[in-house]
Amino acid sequence: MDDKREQRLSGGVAAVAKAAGVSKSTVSRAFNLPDLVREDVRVKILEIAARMNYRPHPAARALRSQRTHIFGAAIPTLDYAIYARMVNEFETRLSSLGASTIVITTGFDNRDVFESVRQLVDRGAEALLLVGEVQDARLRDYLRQSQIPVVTTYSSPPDRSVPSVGFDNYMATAGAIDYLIGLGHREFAMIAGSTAGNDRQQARIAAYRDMIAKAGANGKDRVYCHEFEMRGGANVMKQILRDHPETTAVICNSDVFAIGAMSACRKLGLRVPEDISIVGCDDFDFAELLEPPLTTIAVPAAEMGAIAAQALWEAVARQRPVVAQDVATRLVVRGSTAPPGAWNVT
Amino acid sequence: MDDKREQRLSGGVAAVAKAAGVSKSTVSRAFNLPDLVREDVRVKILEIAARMNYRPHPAARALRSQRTHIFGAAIPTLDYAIYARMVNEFETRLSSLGASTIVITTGFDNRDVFESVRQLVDRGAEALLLVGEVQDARLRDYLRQSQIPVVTTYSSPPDRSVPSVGFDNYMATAGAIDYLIGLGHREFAMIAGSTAGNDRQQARIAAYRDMIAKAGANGKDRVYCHEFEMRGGANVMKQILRDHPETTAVICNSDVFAIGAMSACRKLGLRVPEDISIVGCDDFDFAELLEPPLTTIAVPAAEMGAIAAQALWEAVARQRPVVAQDVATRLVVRGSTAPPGAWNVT
DNA sequence: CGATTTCATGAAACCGTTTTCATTATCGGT
DNA sequence: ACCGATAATGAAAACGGTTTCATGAAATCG
Repeated sequence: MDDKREQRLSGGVAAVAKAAGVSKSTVSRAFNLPDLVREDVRVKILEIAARMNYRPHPAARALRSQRTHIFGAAIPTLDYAIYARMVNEFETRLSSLGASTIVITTGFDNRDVFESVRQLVDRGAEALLLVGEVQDARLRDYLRQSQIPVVTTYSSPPDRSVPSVGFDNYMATAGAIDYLIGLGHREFAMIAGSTAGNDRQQARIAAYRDMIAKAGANGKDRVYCHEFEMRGGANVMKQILRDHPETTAVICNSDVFAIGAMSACRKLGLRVPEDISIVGCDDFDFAELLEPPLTTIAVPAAEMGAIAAQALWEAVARQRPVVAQDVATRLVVRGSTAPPGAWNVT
Repeated sequence: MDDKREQRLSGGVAAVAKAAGVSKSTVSRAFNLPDLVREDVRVKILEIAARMNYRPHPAARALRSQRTHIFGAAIPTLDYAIYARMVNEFETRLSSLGASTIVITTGFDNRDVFESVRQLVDRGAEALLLVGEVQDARLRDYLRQSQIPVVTTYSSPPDRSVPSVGFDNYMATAGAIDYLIGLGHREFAMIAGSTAGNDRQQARIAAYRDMIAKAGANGKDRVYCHEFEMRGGANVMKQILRDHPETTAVICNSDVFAIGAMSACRKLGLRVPEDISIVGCDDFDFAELLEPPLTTIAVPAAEMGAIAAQALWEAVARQRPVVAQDVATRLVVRGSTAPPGAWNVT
């Protein structure tokens, strides 16, 4: 008993209050509402608190004030540069505002994020960053009724019931294909990620099929899905070249696929872009340093992280509602694309 | 007042207790110590709680139980694959154990991590993952007296007062140089990251200098520091070739530098590995798909994350002290290294 | 100069759980 | 059938702060 009281006193506000000859209230105010405390006593309190290494107990503070200063981010994986970069920016922004970020990885299938969101909220997250459209009806209901601020990223869902900071995957892919068609390509293929619970992949594949059909080009059904791995890109590329050697342009839904695909082409003695054009997606750092430099769709990962952080911050700190906001992708044309049969001119 | 009570009742344990016709204690036990509650009443409580969407308030729970289930990771940046991968694994492991991870990015200078650690602890982190040796004396004191479990990663500090799950940067680099010397190289250079508050870079540079000296080779002072960027690797490489065209082997302390360096060589018309050998560090996914495939020091990032998670978990869940444990790097020899003057034999 | 704010502070309530402690019912052993 | 051990439960304390509310002192005002 004595021990316990002793220990508590040595650590808590009470101890600081006692040492400073003031009440707990005043100590608390010295920290949280400094303007309400007379200058001299405030500095005294702060100094004593510092000397005693006093830090307010996070749970106690959170319980009473109902603020945790914790934001949550549920993303497919950190082991993928654009997500890591987005979270990096998200965390950096929030950190400079005095808040922290708790991250949870969910895999690429959005139908499983409900449990992850629950875990975030159970840890005290006050607002959430999600990736991709909310597909689980339970989750949508939960988000609506729990009133917790949310943004989704990386897509621009038609259903705007959940605010998003994303981009139009359909248009991004359509733009790239448009460019390839303009170059004269007629024989296409696509290397896509798994479509299960992944609206981004679904949108891109839809764009691919639509564009091919509209242009009367070939390859509408040459869509190869694979999980996001470089080896996968290489293997799928080999398969494409075996099944459809007539293919002259491959759209990769990730730079990770693209680098694998380029490697496979090299091994098979095909030249990029002379024999085959390859376009990636994401614009990883290494894209421009590859040989040849990769033509790719640049995705503003850091920008999305920054905007999401800002929006969620405003939502919790100033009660401002989160509004959907699209960001722009752009096709970065480098050396991995050229007109088909370009060996003639090179 | 009525409103308030109403609202609380509709959400809290009290409401569930009332609905189930039991006391708050029993509801709490049904969740946390199910064995102590008779089966039928337990299932009833759980069912009612589920129907009411009841979730225990995280802060209240944390306050009373003194467990947050939150772990902290302070890393230089997520925008760098090996750190992202380590955190990814760390988070995944902890998540499967029912715990969450809060991450904060600190930059590469370890002298600044004290504030970050403080932020993590102020958010309730029960244990910490750090990167690199703890250099700040205040931080070391703080860690010692606060009794919070910690592991450092990515280095193997001589001072074992803080447990580490890392590797010996000195030996790793020494091994790579040994290999190059064995190949017959005599003219070296190194592209390193900034040494400010970064013991890993310091150790690697020391290894470089020692090995060069011991072998009587040249280039002891050709250590070029730059922040970790691909462009940087390219620019520094150009500088090296300008200042010391006799250089035949370049040790890059990051694959990011290596890819930039290889790109620069290509632009300058130098062949890798015929004219110049390049070794990287990290073994990023893309290393083996580059042209030529990159010889590099493989760093077990995911493994460190996994071990760190396990160790910290045991520390908080089973009071087991965390013990230092080294992991192994290995030199992955691929195509970017060869004996000097290898054009003779190719 | 009295009335009225404003300022600075302390006492006590409160946040929403978990945990301790006491109590009652049940059970096995003899 | 009696007794000690065990199982199941509830009442109340505790966790460690912040916030409300009341109070006295100082400042402002007509």
